[in-house]
Amino acid sequence: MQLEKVYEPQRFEPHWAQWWIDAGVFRAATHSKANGTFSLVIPPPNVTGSLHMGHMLEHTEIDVTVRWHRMLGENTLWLPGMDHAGIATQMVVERKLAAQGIDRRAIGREAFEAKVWEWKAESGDTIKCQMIRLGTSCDWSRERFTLDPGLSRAVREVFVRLYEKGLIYRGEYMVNWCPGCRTAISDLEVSHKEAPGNLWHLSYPVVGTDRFLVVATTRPETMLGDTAVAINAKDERYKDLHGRKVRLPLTGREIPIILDDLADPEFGTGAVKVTPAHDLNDFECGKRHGLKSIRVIDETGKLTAEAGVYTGLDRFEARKRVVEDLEKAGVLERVEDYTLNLGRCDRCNTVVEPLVSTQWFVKTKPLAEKAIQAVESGAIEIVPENWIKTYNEWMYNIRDWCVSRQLWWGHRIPAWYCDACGEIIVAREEPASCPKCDGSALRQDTDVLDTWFSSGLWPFSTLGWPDQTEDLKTFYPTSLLITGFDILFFWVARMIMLGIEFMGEVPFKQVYIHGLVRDADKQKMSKTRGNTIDPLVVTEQYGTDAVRMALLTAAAPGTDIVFTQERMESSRAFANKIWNAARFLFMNMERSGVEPSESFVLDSEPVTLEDRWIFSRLNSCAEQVNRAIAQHRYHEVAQTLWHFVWDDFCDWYIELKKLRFQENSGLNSDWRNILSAFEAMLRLLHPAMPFVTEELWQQLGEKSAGRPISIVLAAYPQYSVEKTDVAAEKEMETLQAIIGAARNLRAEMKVDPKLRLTGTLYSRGDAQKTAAAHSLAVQKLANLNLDWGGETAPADIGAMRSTTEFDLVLHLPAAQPEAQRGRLEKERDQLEKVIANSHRQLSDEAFVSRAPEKVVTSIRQKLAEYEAQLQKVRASLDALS
RNA sequence: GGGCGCUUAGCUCAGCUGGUUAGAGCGCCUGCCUUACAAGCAGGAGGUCCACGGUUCGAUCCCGUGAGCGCCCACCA
Repeated sequence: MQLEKVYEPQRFEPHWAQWWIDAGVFRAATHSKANGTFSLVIPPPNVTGSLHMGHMLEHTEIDVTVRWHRMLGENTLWLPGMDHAGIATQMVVERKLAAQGIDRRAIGREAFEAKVWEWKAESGDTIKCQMIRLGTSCDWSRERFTLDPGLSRAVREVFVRLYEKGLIYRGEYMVNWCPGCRTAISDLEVSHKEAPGNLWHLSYPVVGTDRFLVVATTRPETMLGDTAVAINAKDERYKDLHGRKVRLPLTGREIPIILDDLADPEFGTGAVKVTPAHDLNDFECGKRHGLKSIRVIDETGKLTAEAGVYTGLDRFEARKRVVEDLEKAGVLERVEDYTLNLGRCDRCNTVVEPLVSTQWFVKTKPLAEKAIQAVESGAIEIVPENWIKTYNEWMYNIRDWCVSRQLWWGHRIPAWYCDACGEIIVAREEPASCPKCDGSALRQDTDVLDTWFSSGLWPFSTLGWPDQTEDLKTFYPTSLLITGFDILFFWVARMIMLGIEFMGEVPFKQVYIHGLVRDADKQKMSKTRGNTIDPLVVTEQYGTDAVRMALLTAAAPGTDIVFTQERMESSRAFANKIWNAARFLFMNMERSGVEPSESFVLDSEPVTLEDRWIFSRLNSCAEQVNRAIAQHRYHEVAQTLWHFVWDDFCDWYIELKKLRFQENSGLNSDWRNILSAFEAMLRLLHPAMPFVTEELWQQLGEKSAGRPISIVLAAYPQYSVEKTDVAAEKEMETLQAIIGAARNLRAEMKVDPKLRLTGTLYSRGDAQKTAAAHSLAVQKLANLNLDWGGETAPADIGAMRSTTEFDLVLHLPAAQPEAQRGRLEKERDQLEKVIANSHRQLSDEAFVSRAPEKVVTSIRQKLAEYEAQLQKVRASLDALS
């Protein structure tokens, strides 16, 4: 049993990922809550998971919020994203098609799918989609390019039920239309950004007078579709224009002047043009006044036949032309610079066009009320809780959700239209004939649903709903959802609304919201910026465990995660450290003929100080880690583990054990304890670093009776009071302090590390006893032989370091007064500072009388210690001069 | 226009309910190729905790104001 000298995670990570899946540990783990271990955590192959890395996935765009921590709750289930894989696939396919010069929009749904399959057959290519292996919906190996049938069924079921309850309706409404994608998109998919623009002031002649009414607009081309001009009824300036009409320039149409609050007397000229077909406010105003709606821009962003001479022009070209013509006509009063908030499509960055069209909507108000209640009542706990405010803000101001999309890929809307009588049929299965007129010419709606509609069903659709399956009973509601704040509304809010609606119960009890992973310059990762990180590349480079650990250490709640190379490098060093600790153990086992399967005992009896100490430390490490996990303080988990592994286990415990091996190549008791501590450490580390811990854990011992087949299934270390060994920790602290003092002095005095020194230890407590008991440790770790003095060292003795417990004096081959003086003066200054500070506090009447006694006495105690130390330092300084 | 957050060592950040000589990683300096690990070991330097005011016996922490930075939401022409 030997490990390669070079740590190469790539050699065992894929193996373990595959093994876990093949062995079905995935399912087993899900159901093993009975023994109190965990519910589910398998890091998907090659995905670093652990935190929200959706932004980093160039290949797949799958949300891989993978749960790495497993012992969180009794009912924790976490599977990766579902039909996002489908959308991602579509995008990848589109990209590849585009490279072949094929525009999917030009060819229609059926032709598109056919093309995809033809292309796939030709290229023999596979789409990289890590989630496939875990049984999600998008699977290229299936015979058709289809969505998961179970999910499709759930989607249809939900749609039909909402429709029957009147919570889904089909209507004409103003939607955000993306002329680039040629589909409607939801409000959330529009991102607003400020952009420089103009405000054009146009003067419309008032019919039957010689007056003009000046309106201001940021989009002059829409004036072609104006059907009114609004003024405020209270606006004194326009009192005399009530009931009149204006003649619309360029078209010559006469349109009414209406009274509406849309017109704000404070803004601009107080008069506003009304274009019901191309602006939401105008649309609503139009409805109030029964105005006609004239569409002058079509789905492709070109001007319609209604636009007269401008027909067929692109909307931006049309704007130029309209402005020119308005100027020629002398109605362009003036132009001013104006910053406008331009909405663009999240996906393709095209300027969104508000367009009236017929779409399917979900009435969200009734759903939102229950969702608000769920958080308010504490049925769902959001962590950190400041997100509740954001959540409520959105829920209270929620608007109906446009769920139909004019895309090719997705769940098709289960609605059919009868050609004969126009009836709309919403049904679970394709109807044979129209229930109203019995006609058989039925067409299914070609629109598909918003991807978040099906994603919103995730907590129950994945569990077999609408069937009452065992899984559904066991895992609904789940205990925890971990996600990034960027999809709080998109996904979390909708899961809550739909979950409550269809299950009558919240979908999860806790939502932990973490920050976004940002690049080294703190920029949000996005494809348009080109600063995304491909997890497949970085995990290949540093190892999955290292990347996970790097993310964890950076994941303080409420803050974003900066993803830097340095952090990954140091995490890789950490993984390497663990690897080498194991290597050391295995080499020595070989040397001393220890068989792992024999010596591997779980609850061994500690014999030596270092064993008692490491077990005690391990115990408090388990306590801290478990607590930090419960509080979602993941960076603290990482930090605690790091400190334990590196400082306690490697730098002290192993160093001390080396001495045992030098003495006697290790007694059985040594081996039992080392291996026990190491094994427990691996289990503690496993959620953070699953691969390296599994690899080492497997190598550590043969499958013996009662031992699980995988570390994933082994119990997570827990704290217990009786495992705390205060005496051992105290003694070890003293030993560390003595060695530390000696090392410090040696370095300070520039003593050759190879030179064995002698020293004298003066002790006021157990320091001499401790040093005597562990003289070999002092000798080897500090290269020092000690003899014993009294309680306090005389002042005039050379190099000395003191604590409250002891004075350590080193006998140097040559006096080095200068080095000593510098050191002592510095120490003196420091002490004088803190002493002055303490004095100031203690002489303050108010402080002494009002501060808690505990605080006052502790300061008194410290002051005494400082003063004692200062005295020694001063005496030594005097002795020097 | 509303809302949220940040400002601590050269860099990236911790610091959970106010009291420690304010911490970590990286970087830097000094010395070590000590057969687990140079992706390492030992030691060290480095901070007016953004500014000003307030509350308090006591403020990096709580409150207010200001400065700088970032994010989210919003249909004002």
